[in-house]
Amino acid sequence: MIANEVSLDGRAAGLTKERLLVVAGELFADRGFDSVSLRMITDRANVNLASVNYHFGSKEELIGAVVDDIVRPVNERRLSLLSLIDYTTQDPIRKIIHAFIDPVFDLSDSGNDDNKYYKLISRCIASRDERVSSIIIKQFPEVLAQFVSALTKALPSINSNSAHLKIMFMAGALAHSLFHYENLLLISEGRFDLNSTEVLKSELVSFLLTGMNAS
Amino acid sequence: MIANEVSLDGRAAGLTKERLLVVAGELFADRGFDSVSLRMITDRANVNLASVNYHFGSKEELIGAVVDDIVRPVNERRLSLLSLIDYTTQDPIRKIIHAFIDPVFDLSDSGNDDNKYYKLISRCIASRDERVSSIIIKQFPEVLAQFVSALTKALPSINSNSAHLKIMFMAGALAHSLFHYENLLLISEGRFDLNSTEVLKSELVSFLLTGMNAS
DNA sequence: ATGCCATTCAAACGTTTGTTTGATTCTTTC
DNA sequence: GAAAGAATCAAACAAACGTTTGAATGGCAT
Repeated sequence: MIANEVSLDGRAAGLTKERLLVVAGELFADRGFDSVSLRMITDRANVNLASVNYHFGSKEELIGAVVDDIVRPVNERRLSLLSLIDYTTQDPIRKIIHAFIDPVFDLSDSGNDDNKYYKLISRCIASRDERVSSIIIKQFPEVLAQFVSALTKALPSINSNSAHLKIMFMAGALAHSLFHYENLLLISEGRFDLNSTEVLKSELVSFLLTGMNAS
Repeated sequence: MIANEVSLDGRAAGLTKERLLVVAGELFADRGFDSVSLRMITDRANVNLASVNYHFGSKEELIGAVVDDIVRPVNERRLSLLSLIDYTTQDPIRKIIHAFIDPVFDLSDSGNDDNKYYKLISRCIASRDERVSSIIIKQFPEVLAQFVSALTKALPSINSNSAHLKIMFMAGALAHSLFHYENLLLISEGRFDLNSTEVLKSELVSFLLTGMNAS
């Protein structure tokens, strides 16, 4: 049986695996998946190198676990929020947009503006890496289909091509702005007063809201 | 003096360097910068492994050359188009949008829909890789500033934060939709009749056009 | 023809990579 | 407390990587 209690040095069994997931997520968020070696991860996590292969089997499966851990809850929450929408009430498009982006913005790193989850999820969304997209591709078609369907309910005159593309535009604007949010702050050198992502979010919503209604 | 004529085996001096740039661009577009080894490049280009370091100095400088070769002309064309805009005429915002996206769509791979330039430029736009962003970061602040300025001229009531963010949203929507255009076609399994990127482009323009006017 | 220089080439270099091994330590169970 | 299983550990593995080397090749000027 797997040990679940705290051991002598204060480390609980199962904690190593958890710690690997956390540290790997931090490093992957900052440097990408290829540039981070297992030794960087295990050193920072203070665990043995071999523990990666022991707990996950391979680096690829570790990447998969990290990606799945962040992508799956987001997509589940998206579909959950989407299912709650009442299309007879006002402004269903706004609710669709919030259903798509809120689960991402809600990935809070305890109020830290240097949010590793933002970087990681936007890296996942925008990734074309086979190891990442193989996971995304399992979930996203369903998400895409549901949002296209929702958009069609809210805008009966929209055609399928247009709906698909608009969801992609939304995903792109979301991922890109989150991903380069830090750079934007750096480039502006203070001229830019975005103290929190709240400003980003509200600007994004109003941008998308009008965009979705485009003919 | 550097040989410029055709040698016995039909290879001109300077052709090796050019061939490396072309082949590296193809592979980088498909697999990213890390996953592509110098041996993959030199094998496919039918040149010697050492020629990369001979002609470029290092892999990093090869990446830099490939990225610069595609990013620089795009940004120069953007600024060129932007400078031609007459803000007293109708629909300057549409012209701003075209100035931003047309140089990307115009990166033609001889009508091939599997356009390596699309993949490569969108990979560059969305990249957070140090080796890529170090090049992007040299050019993009100027481009961003010019487009923010243009947007302010066209929409005097817009504030700086909003303008900056809207340019980022545009860049994200452009890069993401181009990058995942193939996937979109695959996912739809024929239900989707986007025979060319023309449909994508026109949908993107109308989406951005209304988004830019968002309050 | 000869010397010069740019280029190409096969081979090897040292590092780093992900992975595996076999022993050891700790925890749980009887 | 002893056996069993789970987890950790240092060490080594083979493979792949970017890079360097020194000789060979080819074209060009004198």
